[in-house]
Amino acid sequence: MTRKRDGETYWLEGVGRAMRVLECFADGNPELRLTDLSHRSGITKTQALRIASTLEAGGYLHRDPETKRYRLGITVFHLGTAVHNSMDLRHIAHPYLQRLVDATQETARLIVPHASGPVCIDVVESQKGIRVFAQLGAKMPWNAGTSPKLILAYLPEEEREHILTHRPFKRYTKRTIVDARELRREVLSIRGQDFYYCDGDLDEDAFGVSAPIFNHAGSIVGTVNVSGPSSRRSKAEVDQFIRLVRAAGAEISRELGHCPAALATAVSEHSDSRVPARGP
Amino acid sequence: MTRKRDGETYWLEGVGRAMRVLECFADGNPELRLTDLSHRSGITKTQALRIASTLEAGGYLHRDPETKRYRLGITVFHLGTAVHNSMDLRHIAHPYLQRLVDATQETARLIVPHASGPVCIDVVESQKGIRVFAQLGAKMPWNAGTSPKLILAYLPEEEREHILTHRPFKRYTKRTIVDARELRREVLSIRGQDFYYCDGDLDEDAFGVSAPIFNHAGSIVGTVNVSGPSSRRSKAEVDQFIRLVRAAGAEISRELGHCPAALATAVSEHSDSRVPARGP
DNA sequence: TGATTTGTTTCTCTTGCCGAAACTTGGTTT
DNA sequence: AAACCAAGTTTCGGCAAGAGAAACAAATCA
Repeated sequence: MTRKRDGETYWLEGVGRAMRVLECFADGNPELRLTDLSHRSGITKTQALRIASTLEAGGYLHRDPETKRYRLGITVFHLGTAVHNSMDLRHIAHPYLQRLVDATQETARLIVPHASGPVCIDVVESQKGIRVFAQLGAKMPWNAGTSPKLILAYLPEEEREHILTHRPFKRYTKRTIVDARELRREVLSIRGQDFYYCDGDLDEDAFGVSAPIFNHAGSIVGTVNVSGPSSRRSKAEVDQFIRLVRAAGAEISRELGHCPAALATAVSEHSDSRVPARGP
Repeated sequence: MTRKRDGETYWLEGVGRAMRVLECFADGNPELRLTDLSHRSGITKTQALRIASTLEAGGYLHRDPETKRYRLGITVFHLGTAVHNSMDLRHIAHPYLQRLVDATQETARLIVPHASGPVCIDVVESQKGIRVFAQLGAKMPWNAGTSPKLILAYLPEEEREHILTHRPFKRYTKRTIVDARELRREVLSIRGQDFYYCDGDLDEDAFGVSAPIFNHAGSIVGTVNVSGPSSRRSKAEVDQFIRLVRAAGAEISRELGHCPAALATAVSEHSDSRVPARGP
């Protein structure tokens, strides 16, 4: 009988496997052999072949007839752009990103929470020669960077704990927090703040400022972020960035129907609440 | 026993169904209800729910808890950008598109063949106020526009016939070819040419010029296209466009390892060949 | 040439899946 | 507020779609 995964939602094993195969390509592997697919997805070679063949027939994968290697197919690209065009948040936020770049001359990003790590869904790049490398569609770790930690701060208790306990954390720089307990402490201390500033924890020479974006229900749906090379970071500039990014976050949230007062409410709904550090 | 679809490749029904569900969102439907998914994909509601739930758990779909409507999820976006970044053809062709736009002041596109219609995988837009609407990732019909017909011309006999016979063709303007026989005639007359010019068959007020892109093996892998509003079309301009687009197509092909002489060969390998209308 | 790795097929067993129909929920009509 | 309708969800038993071990084939290496 068709079962439910941990009694919550329906889960079809076959479809799940197909998704696992596709995701083999997610972390920077443009080309993979059948054996790689099998290894990475933990699926038997036999079955990996059948899944890959099916996906290929649907245009989700492309196999080079010569080398026998697989790549993601045009259909995935096509669907990807379809998402891109249908994202409300992106439409609303884009002009704000543009304005942030105009005002700061640094790169601005829009980042949304996602099960396996926050994903960057929009970028407006700085025009300066030295700038942070911001890749559209890139997935971030949970333990480094301003946006991931800010998102963690506002995620519901349960989800946050799930992430904090179920992950091994990677070190990126000497300032990266890799200990789950320390990360929890840091993250909880952010709650209630409408911005977060951090320097050199994901990239040795970069700093960033993020502000949360809330929807009408007061849940966090993303963050706006501005980041740049540490070399251009002066006290005055950072203060200005914080002011601008906070404002952008608040504005975007407002456009999404978020009532500012709900921030305090959203926080206090949870157990270990603290009064917001700053009002609006 | 696991069967093969028409004896050719493996085909897993479950995976196929999941793909069908995802593709419901392909043609401009950002939001769909369970019932819509069921109807559009021809899958029972029961099963559509189970597939959609599974896809949702994997981040391939997102369901608004309020409205119960589905949207494509972040994972699809993430994978989409991964394809985008790994496309060799795109990397090679992009600078040529840019140069075409600089020289012509009109919009340039890179289009690749795909089972259910050519897809635009790169665009450099004209900066003029009046310009063609070119959507990245958009799928085109087979019977209208310069690129689709040019691709048809160079596709292997079998594939071309499959497309020509298995489709009902839609009319876009009064000049659109909707009759399969007429389309075959037109398309065969293009074979051997290294460009194709057309005016007002997809969009009443737009014209376009496309040139084929061949790979090292002499198969068509895409087209370069420049298109603009008919109002700006003068004889001299069209001639210039043709010259530029032809050159770009040839150059990109060369970078892909295509040996120009192979063009004549590729054509004459097939039955009803004709000598190329123009040499290089 | 033999050894090793990668890709493909075969075959058998069964578990994951399928669909009809019943049930629930929320909104609209009378 | 009862009756209605449409959308979503759950249940259930039967069975065929699919899983995997192992044999086979085809490259690649040494």
